Amino acid sequence: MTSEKSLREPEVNPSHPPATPRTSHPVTMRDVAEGAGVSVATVSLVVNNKKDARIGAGTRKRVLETIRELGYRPNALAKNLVSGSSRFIGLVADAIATTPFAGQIIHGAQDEAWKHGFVLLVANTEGDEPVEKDAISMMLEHKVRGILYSTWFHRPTQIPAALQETDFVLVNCFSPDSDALAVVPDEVHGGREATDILVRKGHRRIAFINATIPAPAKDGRLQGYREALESAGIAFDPHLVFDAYPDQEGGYGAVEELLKRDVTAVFCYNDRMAMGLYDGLKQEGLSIPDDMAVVGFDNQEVIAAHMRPPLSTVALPHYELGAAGVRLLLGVDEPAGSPVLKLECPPVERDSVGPITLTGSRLL
Amino acid sequence: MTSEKSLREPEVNPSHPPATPRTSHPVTMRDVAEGAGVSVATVSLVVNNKKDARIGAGTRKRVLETIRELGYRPNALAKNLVSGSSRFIGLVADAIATTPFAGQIIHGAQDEAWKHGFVLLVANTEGDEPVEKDAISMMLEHKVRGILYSTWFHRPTQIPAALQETDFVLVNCFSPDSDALAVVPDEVHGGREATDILVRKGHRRIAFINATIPAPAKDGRLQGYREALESAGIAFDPHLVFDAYPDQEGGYGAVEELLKRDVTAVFCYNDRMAMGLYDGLKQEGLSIPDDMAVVGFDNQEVIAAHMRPPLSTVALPHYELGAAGVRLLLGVDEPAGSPVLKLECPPVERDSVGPITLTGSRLL
DNA sequence: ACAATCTGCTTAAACGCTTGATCAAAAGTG
DNA sequence: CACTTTTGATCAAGCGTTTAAGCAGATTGT
Repeated sequence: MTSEKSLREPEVNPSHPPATPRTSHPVTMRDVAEGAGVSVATVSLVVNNKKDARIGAGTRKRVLETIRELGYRPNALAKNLVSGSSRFIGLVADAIATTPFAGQIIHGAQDEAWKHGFVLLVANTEGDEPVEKDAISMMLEHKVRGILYSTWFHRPTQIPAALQETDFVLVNCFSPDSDALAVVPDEVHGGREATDILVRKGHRRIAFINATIPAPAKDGRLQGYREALESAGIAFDPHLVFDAYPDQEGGYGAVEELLKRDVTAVFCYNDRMAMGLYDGLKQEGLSIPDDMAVVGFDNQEVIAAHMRPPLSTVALPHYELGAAGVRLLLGVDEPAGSPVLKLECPPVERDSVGPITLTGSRLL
Repeated sequence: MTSEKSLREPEVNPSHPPATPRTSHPVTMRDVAEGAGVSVATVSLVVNNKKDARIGAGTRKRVLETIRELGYRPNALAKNLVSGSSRFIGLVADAIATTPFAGQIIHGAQDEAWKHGFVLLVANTEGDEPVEKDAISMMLEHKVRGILYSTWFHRPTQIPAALQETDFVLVNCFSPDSDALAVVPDEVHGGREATDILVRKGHRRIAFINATIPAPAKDGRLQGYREALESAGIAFDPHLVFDAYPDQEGGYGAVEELLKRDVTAVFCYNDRMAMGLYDGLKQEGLSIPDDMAVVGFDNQEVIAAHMRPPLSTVALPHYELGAAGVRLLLGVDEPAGSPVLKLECPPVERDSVGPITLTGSRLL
């Protein structure tokens, strides 16, 4: 750019007229080296701040200055080539758009990856097998450090063959017949927390509307519900547990059954169900939480906190799932005991169970 | 580091293909060349299926076979280094987790990028300036083909300086004082569509609950509302337009005002508002759509289709936003006229406006 | 004072791949 | 049969870095 520079160096490469509108000439390390009157090795040492490199203060300053002047950026591609492996972590998701959940996983993974100097390569497969295969291939070709294989709801899964070619961690899913590293929500714990919210409010007849579709969540939350009841000295009554499709319609449809049960509180399999339940209860002229306390599951953003009254629920640790997945992958966290790491589902108490009591002491 | 793997296999003899190709990491082109008894150049030509390369049928087959046997995968890093630019497209998002919307943008961008042989490099900044700067730097260092800079709600934005170093497209946002390429939803069109749904049902007194916060959507949807009324020969009545905070509470709180207006239909700024409005209306003992027809905006997944009754709304074209962004970036779509491409917001009619009439003809 | 050490920097060999330039042999020409 | 062309494959020069090894000159130690 400076007159001196243009005299010393033609700078224009006639063989490659820029086809793209506004792309500038690639400034390489060699350009910096020439500009600063040193070798590329020196520039490299300065750029990477090599600890055991012996660089004179003057030279270092001169190099740094030249870098700034020329607007040099290291070429990560070249860097990776030399080092043999990149700073990429692949994230294969089966549903990015279908649900807000995936976003949270991405977010957590991204933050954690970033923290360790890694970058996320994201592929959305929408459950399509060939797409998934291509996605994994592409990641392997880019020599990713490893792959996070995530599903949008907690479930068992098959491990795609190609995954085995690199390090990987299952996120929000697990492989029943393999000792693959995995990180999933602790459904049992979540079910207990949800139930405990109601127990703490003094409820004794607590219904559980479970999902109709089989899933770890279905079994886990039920078990958590039972454990919580047992801890509270409440006898488990199978008649207080029934199934519905886990969405608003399911929750709405469950109202009739629910009202036959003579209960004072319900724990819904998820927030969407609770949403439908609200509608049903209100239509019956019942008040939440006075006539019926309600607890959901998922802490679904945009919904739970803004229902009327705001819904008590249990949060799925999606962000943490992503972050823990990365930590597991990088070996920052060592899997203790089981290869399947279970993350807690923190309870979120809101008005749907009555005025929040800060005493919070276990009743009875 | 892969301590486990490097310990398990010292691998000192690179000249012979290992018995287990899966466990050994570095299968390079050279290995294939040696295995097939040809030069790396030949392998390269076969792998890339170079059109004008003259390769004997026998050799080609032999190479392909060796590739399969050895489980060779091309090293994209090296490939990119040679070609000078990578097959990456960067996507910088200001909110991945906060909203389901971002997921749709990612999905669209990813699908379209994939279609052209590109891969998405995703960075979530959560609106943090330094993070954003780092993210863009990282992408530039990886020599991305270009960057999609996206925001989770449609708004004007400043263009980060570093963006100018490469090709970029603004997605769901625009720069008022620059001619940067951008793709955004057509809010006016959306407002018109939303209002038209109600007009078509024969409503004449249609309220519009706008947002309190300034945004292109606020102005655009209002204008669309007015245009639709005008087309239908309905006089615009400023008293039928009022503001509320664009969430459930806002919608709920607007009911009182709304009922003073003697209207038969409402167009809500967004679905969340409509959700609150539902609660308020039901509480007043009013029926939707009989006493009041309701239309929302956003077609927010998980909500709109499952409200009671299902909410008529207008969809924000997030998926298309992402896809169009990529097309614009790659020059597949040429910007016609304005550098800001506006995408249509398709109406989604559901029961909240009364039984769906397939006649659909403009009333009067 | 002479070797040993330290300093500051350079050389050069990779890393895995692409590609224009070559080249030997086979196949067409006339 | 002496050529030109075609075919099938190799050579070798990079792409932008990193890094072990090397090498002068200055600074020690004894």
